[in-house]
This record gives sequence, structure tokens and C-alpha cells, in this order.
Amino acid sequence: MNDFNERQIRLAPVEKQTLHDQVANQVRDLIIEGHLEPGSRIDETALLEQLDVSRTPFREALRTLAAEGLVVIRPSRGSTVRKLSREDARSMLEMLAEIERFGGRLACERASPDEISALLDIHDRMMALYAARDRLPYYKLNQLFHTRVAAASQNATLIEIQGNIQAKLKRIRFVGNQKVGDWADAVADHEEMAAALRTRNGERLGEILALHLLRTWDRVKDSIG
Amino acid sequence: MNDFNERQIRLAPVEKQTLHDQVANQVRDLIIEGHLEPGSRIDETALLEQLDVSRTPFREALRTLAAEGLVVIRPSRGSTVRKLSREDARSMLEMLAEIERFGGRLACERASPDEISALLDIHDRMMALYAARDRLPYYKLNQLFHTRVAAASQNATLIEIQGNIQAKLKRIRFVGNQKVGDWADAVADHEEMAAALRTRNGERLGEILALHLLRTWDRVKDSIG
DNA sequence: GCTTTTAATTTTGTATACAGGATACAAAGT
DNA sequence: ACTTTGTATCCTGTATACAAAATTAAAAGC
Repeated sequence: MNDFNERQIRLAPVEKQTLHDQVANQVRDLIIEGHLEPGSRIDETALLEQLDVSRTPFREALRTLAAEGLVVIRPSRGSTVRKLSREDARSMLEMLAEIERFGGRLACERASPDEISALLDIHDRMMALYAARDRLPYYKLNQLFHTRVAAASQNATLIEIQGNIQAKLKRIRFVGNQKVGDWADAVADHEEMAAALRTRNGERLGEILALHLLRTWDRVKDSIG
Repeated sequence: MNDFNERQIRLAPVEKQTLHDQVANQVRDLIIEGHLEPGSRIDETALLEQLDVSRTPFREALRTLAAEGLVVIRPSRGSTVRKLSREDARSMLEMLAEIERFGGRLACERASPDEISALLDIHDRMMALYAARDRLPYYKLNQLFHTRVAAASQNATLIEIQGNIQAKLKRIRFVGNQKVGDWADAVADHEEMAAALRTRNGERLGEILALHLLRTWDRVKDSIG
């Protein structure tokens, strides 16, 4: 009688996590959150104990992170947290700017009304946080906003690449947003983005998104390398 | 007296290859060259014997390929060669078009005269191969041309992403270029690219590159699913 | 005859052991 | 004192062994 329901449940299984994946996620977080210094050596034995796994899944995780570009593995010489050179950061921001420009354009063409209002909602919350000068939650929501714009482009490849680059730049961008005046400028940009979203002006949205990121480069370029 | 030379040699060591890397490259080739059918299961034991390695480096290689998006690993259920859905292919080509558009623009701004003439040289060789209707070498050179345009953008991130997507699409694009009329169209595009390169007209070059790829989508979209 | 259970087999994920190479340190030579 | 050579230690890469899960095959029930 509830056979059918049982079956439904079986057919939609909870996606299982291997140890490898868990470790990869944990280490990725450690890197992105800045608990592992860029350029520093990754001490296998230490992390191994801390995470309480054996070497096999740990090393597989490292390979994954290396392919993602967060970790550098030099044969026989251990792995290090990838340190972005000035040139790396420049090329990533330049590329991200172009990707978000395109994403913004597509978003305005393809987003559902719901997606648009969800975006505007995030925007409003960001503005409230700015008014309260509540930096960290603002920063988190900002990341989310950019991610969601990309998501609204309906282009899975774009979404993935945007996420990848954003992850690698996460720390840098945070550093870049420290000065008060810069924050005000960023907020002004975001107001324009919201306006462009409301009118579905893709050209304009893309333009501001790109500019927004290129400005980030100008802000951080001297504190890197 | 040759102390200095000795030291030079030590400072530029030959980059060593781990077994893992070799296996990753081998399997990647197998996939790209089409010797492993997309969607098909990857039989560990079979490949293990064939490549004559143990499971550890092999599985690490699989992780790498999974992160690159060439392989899909479902926990406890083995790995398969990633099969591009129609939607995957669409989003990749759409994205690649935009990336190459940007790459083309940057190339015209930043390429050295040498790079430009190297590109035009490749172009000439392509045209000769077209005249001889020599399909396979033409195809290879075509890949190289697009890669080199990207390289001329001087943006490492762009170069990497372009290469990644190109690798994943390799088989599809080959399928798409089968009809005679299509080939002629593609050649016409390439003549225009060469012209734009000669005059360093980045806007134009980017436009044709993008169009060229979007046309590819039109050609292949019905044969994918 | 078809579905469901149970058992056997294969396959996958993880731990561990071992070997080869790299790093660090100390001793000898300049 | 500084460089070089030799040695000990540590770390990395790979093979293998074992356990858990999934797949397949066979048997039992309806």
C-alpha cells in the first residue's frame, strides 16, 4: 500500500559522500577560509591526524584540489597551497569580469521572474547590512549575489567556471574590500546592478558587473605578488 | 671554470612525471581520441592490466580526470566516461564562443608580431590542406589555431579554460565537420579571421570566432542527446 | 511465470606497508 | 669559514590487503 512511496524513496537516493569528497571539501574550506597560508607547505601527517583519515583518501583529495587549482603538487617534493602570483590574480579577475559580463547579459534574458526577485531580495538585504556596516554578512551575501546572477544565466558551464574562479579569488577579494570608501563604491555599483536587473537591461548589468570586478583588480593589485 | 654552467643545469631540473600523471594523460587521450565510448563504464581491472599500474595511481588519475570533467565518479558505483548531454554541449559551446571572442580581442591587442605571423602561417597551412581536402591534418591544425589565438591573449586563466573546454568538445566538433558544405563555410570563416588578424581588428576577430563556434552548435545540435 | 529473498561474486573504498627519493645534518676537506 | 661529501631521517609514491557495498545469480515464495 505504501509500496509506491517506498519505491519513490529508493529511486531518489541521498547522494552519498565518500571520505575522499569530505576531505576535499574540508581542505578546500581550510584554504578558502585562509586557515592554510598560501604558499605554505601542506604537512600530510599533521592534517592526516587532524582530519583522522588515512593517506589514500587524503591524497586523492589533494589531487582533486590540485586539478581545481587550489593546490600545487610537485612530484616527490610535497604539496603547497597555491599562492596566486600577481599575474594569476590579474588574469583571473580579467577573465571573471568577462564571464560575469556575459552571465549578466544572459541572466537578464533568461531568468524567471522569481529568480529576478530573489536577486533583488538579496540586494536589499545587502543594502541593509551596508547601512548597519555589518561587513562579514555583507561579504557573504555579496558572493551569493554574484553566484546567483551566474546561476540565472542558465549556462551550467558558465556557472561552474564562475564558481571555480570565485573560490580561488575569495581571499583576495576580501582583502580588497577593506577600505571604507571602496565599500561605498561597491555599494553604488550594486545599486546600479539592481536597477539593471529590474529593467532586465542585460547589456548594462553585464557592463557594471565587469567594471565592478576590474575595479577590484585596481584595488588589490598593489598588495599582491 | 664550467662551475657556472653546472649550476645552471641544476637550477633547471627536468620536470619529473609521476606514474599518476602518466596514467592520467594516457586515459585522457583514450577518452579524447574516442577509444573509450562516452557513457561507458570504466573497467578498473581491465585498464589496470592494460596500463600495468596498481590501483592507487590509477584511482588518483581518475580523480584528476573527474575534476577536469572528463569522467564521472558515482560513489560505490564506479566511474564512467562523461557523456555530454545536449544541454552540456550547448552550454559549453556558448561559453567557448564567448571565451574565444574575448581571447580574439585580447590577442589583437597583445600578440607580438611574431605570434601574429605564426598564426597566419598556421592559417596558410590550413588552407593548403583544405585545397588538398586533407581532413585530419586540417582538423588538428584547426585545433592548434584556436589554441594559439587563446595563447596570444596573454591571459593564463583564459588559456587554461579554453583548453579544458576544447578538450571536452573535441569529439563533438569533429563529428560536426563532416559535411562538405560545412567545411567550406568554416574555411570562409577562417579567411576572415586571418584578415582580422592581419589588421589587428580584435572586435572583428572575436566576432567571427564566436560566430564560428555558434555555427558549430547549429550543425551538431541535432546529433546529440 | 513473475516477483521477492537470499546467497555468491565482483567491485569499490580505505588502510597500511614498503621502497625509493629528497631533505637535513654532520663530518671532512679546502 | 665555506664548500663538499656522506649519512641518517623523513616524506612521498606505489603496491597490496582487507572490509563494505553493490551487482549478479540463484532460490524461494506468491
